Amino acid sequence: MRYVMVQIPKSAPFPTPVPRSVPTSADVARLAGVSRATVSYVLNDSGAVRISDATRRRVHEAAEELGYVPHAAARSLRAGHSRIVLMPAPSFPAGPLYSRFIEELQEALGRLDYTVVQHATAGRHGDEAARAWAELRPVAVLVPGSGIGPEGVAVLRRAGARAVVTLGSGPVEGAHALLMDHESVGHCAGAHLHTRGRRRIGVVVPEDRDLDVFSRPRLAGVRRALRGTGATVTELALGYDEPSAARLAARWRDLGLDAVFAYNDEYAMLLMRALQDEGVRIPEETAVLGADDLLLGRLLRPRLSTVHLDLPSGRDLAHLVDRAVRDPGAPPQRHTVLGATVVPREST
Amino acid sequence: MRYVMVQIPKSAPFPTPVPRSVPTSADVARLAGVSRATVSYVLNDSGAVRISDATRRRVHEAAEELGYVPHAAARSLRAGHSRIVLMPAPSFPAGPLYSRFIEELQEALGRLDYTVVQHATAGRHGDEAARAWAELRPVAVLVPGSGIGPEGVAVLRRAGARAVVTLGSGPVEGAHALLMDHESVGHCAGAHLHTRGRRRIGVVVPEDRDLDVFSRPRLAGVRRALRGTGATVTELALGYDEPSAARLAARWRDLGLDAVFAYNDEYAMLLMRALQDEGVRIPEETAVLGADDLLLGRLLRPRLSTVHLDLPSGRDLAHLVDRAVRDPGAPPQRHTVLGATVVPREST
DNA sequence: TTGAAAGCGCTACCAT
DNA sequence: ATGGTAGCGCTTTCAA
Repeated sequence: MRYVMVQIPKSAPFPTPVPRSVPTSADVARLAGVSRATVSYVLNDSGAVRISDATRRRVHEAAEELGYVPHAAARSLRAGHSRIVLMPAPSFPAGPLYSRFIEELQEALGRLDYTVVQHATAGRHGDEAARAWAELRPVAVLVPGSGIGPEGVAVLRRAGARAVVTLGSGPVEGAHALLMDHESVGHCAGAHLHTRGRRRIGVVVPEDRDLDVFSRPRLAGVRRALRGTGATVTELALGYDEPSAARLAARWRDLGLDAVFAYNDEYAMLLMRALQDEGVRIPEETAVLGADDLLLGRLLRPRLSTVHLDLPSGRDLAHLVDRAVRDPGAPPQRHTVLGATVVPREST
Repeated sequence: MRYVMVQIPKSAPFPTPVPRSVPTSADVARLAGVSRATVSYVLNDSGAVRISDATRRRVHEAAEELGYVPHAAARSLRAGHSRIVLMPAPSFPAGPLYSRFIEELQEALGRLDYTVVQHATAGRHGDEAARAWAELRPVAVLVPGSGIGPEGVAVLRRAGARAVVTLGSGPVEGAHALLMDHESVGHCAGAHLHTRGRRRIGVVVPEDRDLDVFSRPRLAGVRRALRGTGATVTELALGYDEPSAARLAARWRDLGLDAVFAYNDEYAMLLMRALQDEGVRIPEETAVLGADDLLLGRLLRPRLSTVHLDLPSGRDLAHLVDRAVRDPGAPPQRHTVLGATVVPREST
């Protein structure tokens, strides 16, 4: 980290002197010459009570003058529930596709007036982490990957969470599940390569173990697609860097493969380039197939064939959460998402 | 969104019947046969008071049995302060570089025992948004881009925020600033292209106006680098899609440029491919320079030259925030980060 | 060593 | 139409 420090001129150490204490509704009441109850009624526009316009104005002015801002914690303590949706940080490095999905989801939840809290699950894991999450008394919890067990779900529900949704991992008792069907991605890929006449198929599995949640099911899916066809499936470890790709490419001819499903477009691009540098002709000698349908995949030559994933939109999931929150009695549901379709371009 | 619903068997609508109410410290006290005060002492391991081991054990057992989890809101209400670090969602589409930075930052803050709250700033903007943020009484606020003015900073400080840090935009009175010096990125790019003997230089400015915060300073930097050299600078609007790139490439020969700084690697890759499809030889006819030093830039042929950005690590910033929180009296500081260095490869 | 009680800021009853 | 007040769950004096 390189930086240059510049001292602010002494003349203005602070633009506004930091007030000793934060104004409360009592301060507003005092200034407006009314009771705290009245302040609350006015500021919350409570339909149940009628307040004269004169008083309303006085209260609003007082609030304005003091720069009053209600205290969310106090409010939700009193109310007995929060609008917090908790999302533990994913335990795997999020790709561009997943990042965008999360961003969309957050925005949509915000629009529904939820407060999204990203909780970094530093160190803790599993049901121990669930206890930390429960302290926030979230109204809903969205857990990516395999970050929670039945115990954890129970803890959260006991702490008042009206919906627990697991994202991507296998179903957990008591929780709603949004299953990402990565197995079918692999199946799709395997079937496509087989259709193209390929019989000796490599499958890239990232060395990053945190990606196992995705890569293992994809590999399994390829295996299933090819079972009984006489085609072979070879697992290929690959790190996300050029030397690793170069090493793999160097022994490519020995591997004798005629196709490879490269986990996703990024790994596919990396490997394809390494193979080309090694003189391997694509797709003639080896077909290369990615996944995620990134824009950049179209920029290589040959254009990268890919498996397009039909992720739910963030808005969809947000509404799903909202519905679950509104009807917490409903039995946990499992939604299997991820329509996978091959986008054949030039590399297969 | 395509999904298949599967009903959970009726026999187990819920693994554990949802208890009517969340256990409080009073429940624990009752079960352990002690007072609430004692429970608090035991569970917080308060050094100030000595509690007999027998009592300690009874309290712990009771807490365990009830599945007691303290209520964060109540605690921080009583304490008068929170450990919340608020981060409004960025108002611009975050690239891979920025996303990773944010993730790192969140993890580091979590490790320092802060709770990171991502607040989706749906609709609201500027000082109006600041009021919404202040409701959470965050101990620190990290605002990416130009999302806040002096008024907003004052509101947050009044609400008890001990540190307000702006990320990337110009300095705001009263707030610490982590200035991302995008102007120098442009300067660096301009200087490099000039050194390479280029004199008619195009600069890509993404059509996405949300990226103006970054793209405008970069453009200005190029202009500054080339001022007085007789070289020309041409602004080029470009959308992040292939048709847009193709349109720009189609009129390339008319533009008569011999170099282009393409905002970042992604736009550079997009444009470079379109130019090549148009028959423009790179770098002979036109040099192409990106920024961000993404791995994928190395996969094109020619390899993409780029401006490498020396971002601070998330850990660094987290510690900076922590220090500011611990010493809230200190005058706001401005840190200018982003060491920019050209990584010349084959495209320039 | 433990308990009683006050109070953080807010809202919703029940009076007036 | 407005005010008094109880109490959400927690910590922390002060007293015993």
